[in-house]
Amino acid sequence: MDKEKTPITPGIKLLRSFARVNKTMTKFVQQTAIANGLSVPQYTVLLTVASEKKITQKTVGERTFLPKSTLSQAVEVLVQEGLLKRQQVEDNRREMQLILSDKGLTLLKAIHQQEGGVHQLSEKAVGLLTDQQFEELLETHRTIASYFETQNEQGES
Amino acid sequence: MDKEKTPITPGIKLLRSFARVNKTMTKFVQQTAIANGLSVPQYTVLLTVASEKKITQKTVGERTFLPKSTLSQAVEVLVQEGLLKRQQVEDNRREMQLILSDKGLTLLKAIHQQEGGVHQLSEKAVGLLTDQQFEELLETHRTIASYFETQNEQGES
DNA sequence: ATCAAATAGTTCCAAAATGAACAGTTCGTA
DNA sequence: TACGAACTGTTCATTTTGGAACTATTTGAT
Repeated sequence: MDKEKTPITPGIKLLRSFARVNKTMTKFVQQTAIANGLSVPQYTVLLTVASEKKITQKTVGERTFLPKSTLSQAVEVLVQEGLLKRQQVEDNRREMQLILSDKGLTLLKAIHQQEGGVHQLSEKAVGLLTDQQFEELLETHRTIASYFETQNEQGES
Repeated sequence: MDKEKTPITPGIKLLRSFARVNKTMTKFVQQTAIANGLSVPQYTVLLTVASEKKITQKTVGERTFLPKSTLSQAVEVLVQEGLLKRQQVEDNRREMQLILSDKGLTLLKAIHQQEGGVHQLSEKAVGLLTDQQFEELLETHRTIASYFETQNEQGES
């Protein structure tokens, strides 16, 4: 007894592989965020809003997969600090429109230029790959993510 | 003003791609863990110990990238619940040897067979890929992770 | 027009995660 | 052999996280 080794299956390898990349990348995301006075969710939200002129909080939620409560609080702080502007959608008083303020844009640009920040590092990381490798990576990730996502509504009675 | 869209660079695509896969996978890891009365770190530790007959806590730390404190507490609970045995290394009273107990092994086997658990799902996810795709994924991940890891000791004066 | 169900977002709070300080051990070297 | 530095693991305090209940609004069916 106590002698058996559980074999390392491909599935476990997959999990570990993602875990490794993620731990190391997350570390830098965190560093970058903190260095600029932001939490990780805050930084994530800022990045997401930046890529669209206007975007509803709902959409940000869908893109970032942040839980509603986390998202709501992150937005709140960002608004208070003047990095984001919040305005009601024209004909829908339920949804919130989020817009990057000038201050937010400035901050984000600064972050992108920081030596050793995630942004720079991840650009360089992509540079290590051939175009084909990069495309295949994204494609494979899509396959895997989609698969897991379809498993969501399973198992409810 | 407020009109500019920040372009989505390859680096950001990379980050997002990993974020998406991770959020969806993590969700299932969490579900599986909770369904079996474990926290995510606890489940992670259990899996890691299971793949070696004996392993030091230090090594588990290196493999899982869990912070020391998190690891220590996770191990503590697992030991209390009798899933893991802890014993001092022969000639080193500092390091801790961790061993999966029979009870732990039993639990882990049960988890592996659970329909809809991460284990099953990730095996199936791998099944969606060709062998070549899978190998290339792991290889690319290694490239990226190694790159980030080398960036660790940078920036200290 | 009314009312129930769905939806967007907020608030609150308990659980989880982690950094930092600490205790004990080992190692190197003088 | 003695002492400082490095190392392994624990403890404690704090922050972060995210589920659940709630409010307000919208939608849809009757």
